[in-house]
Amino acid sequence: MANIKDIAKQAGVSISTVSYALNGSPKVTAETSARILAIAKELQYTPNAAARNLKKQETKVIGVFLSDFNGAFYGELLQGMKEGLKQSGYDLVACSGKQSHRLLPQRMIDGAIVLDESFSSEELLKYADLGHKLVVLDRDLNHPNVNQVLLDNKAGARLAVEYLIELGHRKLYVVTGPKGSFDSRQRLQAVKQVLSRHPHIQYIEMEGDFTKASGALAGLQIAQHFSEPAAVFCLNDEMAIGMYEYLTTTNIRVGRDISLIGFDNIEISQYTQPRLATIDYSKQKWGWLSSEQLLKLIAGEYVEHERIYVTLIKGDSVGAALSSHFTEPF
Amino acid sequence: MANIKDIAKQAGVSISTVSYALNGSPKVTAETSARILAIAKELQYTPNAAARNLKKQETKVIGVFLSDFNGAFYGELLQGMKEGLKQSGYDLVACSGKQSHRLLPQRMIDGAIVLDESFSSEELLKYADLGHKLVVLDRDLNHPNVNQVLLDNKAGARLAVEYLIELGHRKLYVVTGPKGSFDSRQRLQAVKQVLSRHPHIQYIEMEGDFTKASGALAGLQIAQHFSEPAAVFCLNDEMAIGMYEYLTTTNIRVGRDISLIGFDNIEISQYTQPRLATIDYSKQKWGWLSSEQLLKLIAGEYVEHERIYVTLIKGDSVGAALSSHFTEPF
DNA sequence: AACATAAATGAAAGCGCTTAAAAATACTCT
DNA sequence: AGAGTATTTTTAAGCGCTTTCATTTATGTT
Repeated sequence: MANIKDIAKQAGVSISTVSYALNGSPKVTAETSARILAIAKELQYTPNAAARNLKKQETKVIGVFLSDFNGAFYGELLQGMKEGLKQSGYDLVACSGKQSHRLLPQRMIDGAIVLDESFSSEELLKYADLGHKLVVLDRDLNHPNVNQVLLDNKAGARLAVEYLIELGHRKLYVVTGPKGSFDSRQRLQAVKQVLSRHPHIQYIEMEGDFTKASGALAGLQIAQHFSEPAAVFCLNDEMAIGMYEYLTTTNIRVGRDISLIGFDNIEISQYTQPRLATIDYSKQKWGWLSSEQLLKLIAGEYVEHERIYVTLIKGDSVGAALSSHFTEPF
Repeated sequence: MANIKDIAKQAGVSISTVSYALNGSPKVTAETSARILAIAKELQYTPNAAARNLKKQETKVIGVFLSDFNGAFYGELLQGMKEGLKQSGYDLVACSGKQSHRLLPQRMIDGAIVLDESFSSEELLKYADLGHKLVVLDRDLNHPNVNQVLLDNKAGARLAVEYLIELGHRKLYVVTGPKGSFDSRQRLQAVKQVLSRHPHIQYIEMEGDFTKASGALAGLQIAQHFSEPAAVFCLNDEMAIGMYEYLTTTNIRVGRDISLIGFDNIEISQYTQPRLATIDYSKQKWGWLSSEQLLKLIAGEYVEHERIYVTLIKGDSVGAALSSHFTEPF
């Protein structure tokens, strides 16, 4: 593979002249430059990234740390991020798992967007202290080298619970995410806040882990002790779908006997029968804003933290709590 | 950030000794090694990837070129690939869009898995000629540096069409993928092959592009001239879902008036009402095999091309063609 | 023509690492 | 003890590039 030395030899100039020409420096004459460029093209020259990175101490690529690639969710997010990086000269690579933890310390990327709880906040702060630029999507971190673009989890949870209460529900199950999850904590906090203004509501908390399986399990437990109509707020759609699937195998009717609402508005949610009520937000915009923020951070510009707003999507998986509707015994 | 020079100074040895110790070479005494390692840990040393890559002319990372990140499809695939790379010492980065085309020539990756038609076969062969190792998932390429893991598209299409014919359908719409798509071409080829043995079947071909929108559009066109029960084979699920969605807004009943079958068994397909009939295969295994093949190729081992087998998933979106069932006029 | 000044090119160092080969040290054996 | 061998460490080159600084060449001024 050709390198600048080959080009220099063939053009009869020094390698520095080649380098200048290749980088469009005005130091070199238009004609020499043209000659060099022509030879470069002829030799199918492409710069060696490792050499350039080593010299310049930057890679022009930014990483996205994901906990996994499951679900259509990440696709939309990544698409948005790419949008935000257009014409910035930066490339984006997505990564998940143990390997992600190598990227920053080994300086394979110039910055990272983090949506992966396998990174402890201590680890991230350590990177930030070392000068790495980060945008976090799944926690609250205070550091000059870290910015955050967070979901308005609390508003979302509030919308969901208030919706259920307005419809007359007096018994509320909440299926949480894993203990460590920032989103789950925030959503749960908001739930309790709303509930504190409605002391007459019966509240049952169940622990889930944001997977379909845990939603199904919660559904099973609810079904076993089922006695009266109730509302269920699964703290994400994945679990809501799991519960929905389980419940369709029982004679409990979603939207009648059990009102079910999720959070995230993942693609599948619109296909359940009845449609799953949920909390929506633009994943595209989330990704777009994140990468934009990271670019600014790298450029040294001041950036304000951003927040992604949410909206309620009503769906027939939630119905009014009319006890008269529920007469037949189980 | 500490480098081997810092460690060398602190340990009172030369940088080569440090390098040897860090790489576990037997050339250096156990005690010196221990001392060096201790200092390295203390200084929080991590090797500089650019420097190592430059010297070793390899990066220990492999790339996956995707046309986009849409749908849950890619998630499963990537998960499978990661599985295949476990304990190989290789990392995996996913990439889509223009930027992907930089990775190989700039030697940022040691090899690539390609599922992206924005790469022309000429481009890929050029890379292969330059010594890059590739595994292609979306075309048929004959080159010692290229391996392929292909779906058994023909078997799948055959299963789908024969299923429809067996149920008595005599009118078949096929919605194709984009012209350039290898999968679409293969599937279509198999369709025609089956049809050549059933000359009495009325065949209408419509061009789609594998997107939901194009499926919906095809649905619209079919609905406009709807006169008698028919079967529709959308060459992927995405389009089938699009058509399904459109048809639910009409009074044409999927599974009765129109029998609909897709290909891919994407996650959503199991949630339509009635369930979409489709062709299934393990995305996980596809990914896993691909990365395994790439590793072998890089290691210089001989590898046989692999094939991913498919199965038919029946669903109520397909029904028997009983003309008596269709009596009311539209 | 002699000089100052500006423009174009080249020489050289160095980014952080690996590794072949040389040098230094330790260990055998007569 | 000293030659020979094995073990441990160091020297030094180089991967391909960027960039500072020195050098050469062209341009303008008197």
